[in-house]
Amino acid sequence: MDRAPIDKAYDPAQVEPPWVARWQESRAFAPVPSTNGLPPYVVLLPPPNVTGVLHMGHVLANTLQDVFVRYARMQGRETVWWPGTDHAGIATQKVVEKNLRQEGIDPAALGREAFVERCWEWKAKSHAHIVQQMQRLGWSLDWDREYFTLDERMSRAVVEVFIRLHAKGLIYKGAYITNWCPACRTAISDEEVEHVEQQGKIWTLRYPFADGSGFVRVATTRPETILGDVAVAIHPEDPRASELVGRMLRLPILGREIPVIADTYVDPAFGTGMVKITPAHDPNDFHVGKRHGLESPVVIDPAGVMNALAGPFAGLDRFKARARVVERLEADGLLEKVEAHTLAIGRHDRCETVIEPYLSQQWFVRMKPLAEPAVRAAEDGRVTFYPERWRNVYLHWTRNIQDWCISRQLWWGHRIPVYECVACQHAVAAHAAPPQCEKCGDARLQQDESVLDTWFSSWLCPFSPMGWPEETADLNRFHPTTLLVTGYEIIFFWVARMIMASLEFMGDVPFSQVLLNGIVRDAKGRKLSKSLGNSPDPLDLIANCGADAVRFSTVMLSPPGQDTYFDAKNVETGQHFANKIWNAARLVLTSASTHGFVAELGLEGDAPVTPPAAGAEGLAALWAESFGRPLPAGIETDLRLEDRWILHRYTEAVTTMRRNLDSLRANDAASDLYHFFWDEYCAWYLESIKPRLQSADRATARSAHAVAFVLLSSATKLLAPLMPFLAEELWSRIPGTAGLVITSRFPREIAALRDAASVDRFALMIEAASAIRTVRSERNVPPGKKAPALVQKDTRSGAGLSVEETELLKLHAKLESVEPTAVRPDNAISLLVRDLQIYLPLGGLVDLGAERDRLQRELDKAERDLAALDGKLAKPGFVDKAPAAVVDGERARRVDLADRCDRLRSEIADIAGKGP
RNA sequence: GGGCGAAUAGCUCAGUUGGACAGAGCGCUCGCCUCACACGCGAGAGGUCACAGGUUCGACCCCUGUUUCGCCCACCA
Repeated sequence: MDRAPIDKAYDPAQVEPPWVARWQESRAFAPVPSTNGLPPYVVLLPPPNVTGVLHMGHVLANTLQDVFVRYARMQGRETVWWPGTDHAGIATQKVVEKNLRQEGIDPAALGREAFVERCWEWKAKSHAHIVQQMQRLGWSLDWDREYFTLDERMSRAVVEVFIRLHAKGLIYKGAYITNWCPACRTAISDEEVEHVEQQGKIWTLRYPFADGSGFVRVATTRPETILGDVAVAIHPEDPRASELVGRMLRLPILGREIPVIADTYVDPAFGTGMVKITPAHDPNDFHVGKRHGLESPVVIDPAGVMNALAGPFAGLDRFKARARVVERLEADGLLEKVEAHTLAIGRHDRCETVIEPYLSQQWFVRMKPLAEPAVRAAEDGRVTFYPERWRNVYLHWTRNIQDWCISRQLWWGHRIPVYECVACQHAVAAHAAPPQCEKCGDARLQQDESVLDTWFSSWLCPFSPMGWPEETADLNRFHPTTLLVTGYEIIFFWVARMIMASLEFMGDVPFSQVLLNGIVRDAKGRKLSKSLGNSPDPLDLIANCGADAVRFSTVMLSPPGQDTYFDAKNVETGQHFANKIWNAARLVLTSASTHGFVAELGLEGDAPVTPPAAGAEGLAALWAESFGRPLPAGIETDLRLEDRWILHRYTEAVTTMRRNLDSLRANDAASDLYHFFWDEYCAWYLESIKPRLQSADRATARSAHAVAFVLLSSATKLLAPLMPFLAEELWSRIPGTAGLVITSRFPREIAALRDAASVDRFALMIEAASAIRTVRSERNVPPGKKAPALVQKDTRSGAGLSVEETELLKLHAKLESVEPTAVRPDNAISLLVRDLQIYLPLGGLVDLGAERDRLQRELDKAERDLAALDGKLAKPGFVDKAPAAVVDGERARRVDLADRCDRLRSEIADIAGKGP
């Protein structure tokens, strides 16, 4: 058959892009009901934020998913990998605001409707880019099922969930202290606050008694909140308490009178043992204030600016106000001291603005009742975590869960589906605005202005895209899903909440396995971020090295659950590997077609004949598995040592690769393939058969081509989950294959290919050839020069080298000839490789004195080892207590070692006899 | 203040159940454009497995403690 000549260097830029379209056209990523009884394999893509481009963290997590998904698909399971994108409330809103300001437009002046319109425009643009990236990376997502967390379908589910939880009393509204971001001007949840330790100050202040009889001392890290103080608290068991509690103080600056109260919240040992209470601006003080029925004056406005209640400081930014308050206190003689103090400042994780604890009306979800079933699901193993330690992190959080603040003062998001009557304030949660108030009949109803936390839509992802609350076919078939792969940083935000939501609304867990991958950091260990400029655009990397290289490298270099240090240089690993595979294929394919073996092996014609013949063993079974046609007769009897060896190594590689993929260790699976293909198939096998490929002996050439060919095809299938583009390209070029490799069957272990004896003999050839190469290199024998070698029959077993072995040794060690010998020749270097005594008569290159010294050093070492081993074997504890297999192994080793010593001694004696 | 993780070659990391000699990639040194591949081939140097104890016939691996780094959680003003 005519095929385009194969380029010498693999060029992913040429090869990869067309496959994206071809896979789409053939609908290769759509689920196909399985015929083998295996359950569906469903993975939910963690929907990337629609705010920007994908970064290396996505590349890692999502490529891992793609590997498992493709592996499942290749096992004939009905497989769906469900794509979607997230509207990312705050993040998107901020980007759009920024863009508007750059255009000179004030977002606030634009108005809600127009602003949201701009968000949708941005979303459309960004979404297109992200989808392009995902497709370019070869991710096998089922695009027909794509959703967006703000689309109609999701919205129905969100509102339904809100209504149901509200009806159950699990959603409530109230005036509480929340984490407020003055820059974003919205409440956020506890999880969105990052605590960063930093050096600050602590001020000790004097609060005079109202009657002028002295003062008490309080310590604070936030002097500006003094303006909102309503009391000073002391621990009830503090000795000073009986005297102080109930007395009135005069609040500095403002002059209001405030009481001293007793509360166990105060730690008598810290600071002055007395705490100023500012209920509206401190979460603890808020609770103290509630307990004591105190007022909660708000003195800071939503933008972080002091308001009218702050008296002389009104209009000042909170930090400026702090400095001015301190100045004023000092002037009034009320500042006792200032000390350095380390404190954990809460910052908004999106913008790093210091969080202001702030009293406002917000909506909350009561989490305890939802969390309890979620705790049990992890405890009893219905959900398992990999690596396991993340289970503890999950459990700790779910067991100590706090209510979830779900309302956000933003425009971009799901509007809270609550309608309040303007006349009587009666509020209802509903899918749409009711025509009139159900209580007073007034027609003026107003929808709550806030939107819901983005996670309030994404926690439904395991079922809302499937059509819930309707009972759709997808929902029945694909929920619960199989595996979730995501970063450990969103265990609380997302993983835990999905488990809660699925248990509450579906009555089942959302997935049974959670694989947590680490964070991708740069070479210096910093998180990748746009602001640091250390986040390479995956598309740039792909342009340079190819998507497969990026995929393979990130997977191979990322152990599960551990952070990865990413360096663009790492991508070379995959790039070089791809090139290696390409060239190995070039060798095999070119040779086969040049020498006419494509036809001779029955690989012409595109249609495979039949399913593999039942009962076929070894190579025949492998052949049938790959090509769906019978192995030509006679080949199996023509197999040589290297064939039997590589077939054994191959089936071992399949076994370990499958085991690693089954246990979600994609990095190890990638490594397995890398080493099998590079170090064994290329370095030893292909090198071994090169003479046979062009041999005039048709039979030996045919068997070499057959084995090289079938392993190339099988390795291509092993490669398919990791490097789908290259695999597909090769598959299309390998005669005898049919269809797409990505929908072919992943190879299975073939026990009949195991051949321990051949493995042992071939390993000996590797050792011998390596030893000879080392000597050649040490003695500077020119690489091209062929030298003779003499091999003494093994004195113990009496075995010499077979013809096959002799050929292999000649080839790999660049030997002119390998002849048996009984005696030590003159001027030869001797090598003792296991039982083989090899002499290299290198003539003038041999310095007998040096040779004797070298052998003596080897002997010394062998004797040392022997003595150590004897010591070990002589210990009664070892022989008695160690497993028999270990003891036997050590005894066998002792025999070998003793034999080696004998041989070395006799070599040294020989040289001494012949020496100068 | 609690919890978790890491510490192995110059760098980044493997080492799954304790069983001889400690593994990879990159980097480095030497030699090679050998007719698949210089994105390559062959060879080599390089490690007190953080430290100190312990358990064991035997420890990179298990236990205890210490040190250093990182992360998470937590209402000490």
